[in-house]
Amino acid sequence: MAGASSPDPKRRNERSRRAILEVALQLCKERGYAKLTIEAIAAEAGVGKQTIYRWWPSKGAVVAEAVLEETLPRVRFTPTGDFERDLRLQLRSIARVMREAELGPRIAELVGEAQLDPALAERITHGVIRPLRELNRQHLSRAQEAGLVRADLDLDVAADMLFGPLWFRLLLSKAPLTNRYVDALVETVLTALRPPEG
Amino acid sequence: MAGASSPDPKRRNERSRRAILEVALQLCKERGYAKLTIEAIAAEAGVGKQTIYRWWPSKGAVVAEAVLEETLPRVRFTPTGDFERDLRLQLRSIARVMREAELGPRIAELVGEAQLDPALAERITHGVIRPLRELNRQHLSRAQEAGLVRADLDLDVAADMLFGPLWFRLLLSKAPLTNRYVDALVETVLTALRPPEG
Amino acid sequence: MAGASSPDPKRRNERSRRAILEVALQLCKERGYAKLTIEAIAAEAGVGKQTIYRWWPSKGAVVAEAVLEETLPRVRFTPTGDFERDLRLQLRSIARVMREAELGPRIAELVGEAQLDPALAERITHGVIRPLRELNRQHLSRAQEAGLVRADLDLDVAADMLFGPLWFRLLLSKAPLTNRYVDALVETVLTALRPPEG
Amino acid sequence: MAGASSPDPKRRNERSRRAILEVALQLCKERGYAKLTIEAIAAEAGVGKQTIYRWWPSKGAVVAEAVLEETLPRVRFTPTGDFERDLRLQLRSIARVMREAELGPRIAELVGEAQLDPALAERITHGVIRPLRELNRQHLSRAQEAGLVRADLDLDVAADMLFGPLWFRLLLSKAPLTNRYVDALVETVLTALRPPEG
DNA sequence: GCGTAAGCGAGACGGTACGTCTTGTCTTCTG
DNA sequence: CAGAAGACAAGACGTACCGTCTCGCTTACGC
Repeated sequence: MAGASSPDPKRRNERSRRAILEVALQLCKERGYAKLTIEAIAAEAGVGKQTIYRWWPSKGAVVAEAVLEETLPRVRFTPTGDFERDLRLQLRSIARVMREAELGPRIAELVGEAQLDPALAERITHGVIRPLRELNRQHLSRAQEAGLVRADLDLDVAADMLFGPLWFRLLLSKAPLTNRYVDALVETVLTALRPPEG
Repeated sequence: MAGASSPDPKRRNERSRRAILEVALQLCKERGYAKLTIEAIAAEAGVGKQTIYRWWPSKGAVVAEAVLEETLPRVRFTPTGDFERDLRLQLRSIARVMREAELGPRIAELVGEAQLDPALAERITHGVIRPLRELNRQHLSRAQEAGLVRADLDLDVAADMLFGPLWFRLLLSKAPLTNRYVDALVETVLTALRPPEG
Repeated sequence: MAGASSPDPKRRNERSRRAILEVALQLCKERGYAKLTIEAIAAEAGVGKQTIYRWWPSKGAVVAEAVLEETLPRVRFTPTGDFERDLRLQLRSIARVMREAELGPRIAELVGEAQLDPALAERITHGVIRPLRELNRQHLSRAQEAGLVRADLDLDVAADMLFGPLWFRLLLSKAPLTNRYVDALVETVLTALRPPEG
Repeated sequence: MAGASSPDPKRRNERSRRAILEVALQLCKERGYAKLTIEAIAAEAGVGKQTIYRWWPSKGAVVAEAVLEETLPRVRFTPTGDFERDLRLQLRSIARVMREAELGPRIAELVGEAQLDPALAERITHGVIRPLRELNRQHLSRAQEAGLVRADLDLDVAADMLFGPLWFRLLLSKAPLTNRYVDALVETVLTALRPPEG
């Protein structure tokens, strides 16, 4: 009944963990996600392959952790209280990361891999998508309570209208994610959000 | 000096082509794109591996062709002339395909693979994304000329607001793409598109 | 600079030693020498791997010690003084161990491993082969002095003629080592050993 | 019922086969059997690992084939008709191979490995031991019919007395296999074989 | 209508990377 | 503070597919 008792995190070697994540990110930036191999990460990091397999279920999981560790701190922003301005700033901070030459493609590749690996999808959904959506939802919700957004608005739809276009451009149309574009997007969405009169 | 003269399409065996595409789609539905191999397609289709490599550059290209052949006819619709209704119908027809149990995941997987394979990305962009976008753009453009849409609207932004959310749900949030949702989305977007008065 | 000062035998934990040897022998009998691992011995004996590596240089050394401890007492016999009968009894006692279902294969495997591991070969040669040969040599030597064996006999050749066939059957021809066979062997060898007349 | 259809020997690449056997023997001589790996053979022979696994079940099988191919022709001899002389020559030719610096240890290692690998044991028994024994048996049998060997002699015992000592020295006592020794052995055994009067 | 050049099914080939296994060392925690 | 527990670096294992190649066989032109 016991089963494949998982390893003890307390005994984990932090040096190895850091080396693996750094090398993974480094190699991924150099040669792209598809040409990255666990063998290469292990060799370059001076680490046994088993040490990687012990702590991560897949290549995607390693890279996801590495990318998230670099990315997440950069999409956090402190709201000023000005609803419309905050919305603009939040989307801008996300777009800024997405259009970065080394990070954007990595994120796209990870989302791509996630389509082929349910476990990775879970990880990404919970690690990035949900948190950002939740943040945005609270933001909209508060604005709605304050009467800055029409009361009959479906917040899910609204949030999708804001985030969807960013991901669409990153993953599919590959069109540039300039601040100009983000501002136009936010402005147009706001047109639909604002209460009928005022 | 010339180089790897490509094969003669006239002498191509149509039976083999059909068998490959059908088996590819079949196996892809059964075990998912990631666990599909060219070896398996060849074996199952009773075809030499070389015959696949002769006509397609990659696994993704085979599946893309198979999926597009099944999908494209289903997202075509004949406009009725009623701008808002047509918009709704177009998005609905796309959402219908996306939420199909066997097709939606295949499309998501292909878009995923495309993130890791530039050639496939090209193929998909040109085979699906661009055509649909172009269709939509003409639609919006005509409506704008007819004064049904505000003159200062950025049509790129508008199109992204319509398609982005669909792809976002298919690829990232995995939230359901019901007709209800599509209608709410279209309605909200229209709010932002309609001219100031009216 | 000194080097890997070896551990102090006085502080050795006898309980661990016994557990290791017993488990090694046990597992070796169950799954065969080739599928025996040091990890398994340690785990099964409730002992740290280091404790094994501290006291034995290799898997073979552990098993050799375990097997010898069980085997050696069983091939000792007390001479009766009757030269020919003693010879027969000595070979019989060796054959008896060799044909035991659980022990014979273990001995064969150890001798096999010894071909690939010089240190183990040393150990086995000194722990088994030499002692038995020496015993036999003295036996023959005494018989020679007593005129029971022709004076011009090369005792090395004679000993090889007695032991060689046993090992040959155990290791190579795998033919059965019955008492009948041993008796025939001894009788034939004796024909060559006896002095020309009478 | 079908099962893992084995590969077609007709399509086998002889160049690869030769390269593998030569490299295997070469590396085995350089570093010894234990430190030989299939990876190294494949790399050195410029061959895919799968090509080795396709045609041989194990490292031992490769080396066995390589060694046998080199060894077998060297232990064949054409009988002169002189029974005792032929016996001597046969054993000498075997001993000559066994004491060769590069071949003897290889044979010992293979016999060692065979103790741990039943399939290899089969192969060796059938490829070497049996043929040599059979040859010898016929020889003895003919001599027996000609009255050169006592009629009541057990030929199995006699053969073991001839071969056993050679293997014993190769595998266990590691004592030298000089022609001098072989002659003494044959002479002593003959003493036991010759008919009572003569 | 006949040869010759292609496409074809089949599958062996040289490779790469996989994920697992075992070794022998090193580290940490515990009795 | 000895030893069990077990994480670690290293690297071989045997497997799965990759994309290329070489076989005969079968089309289907083009002379």
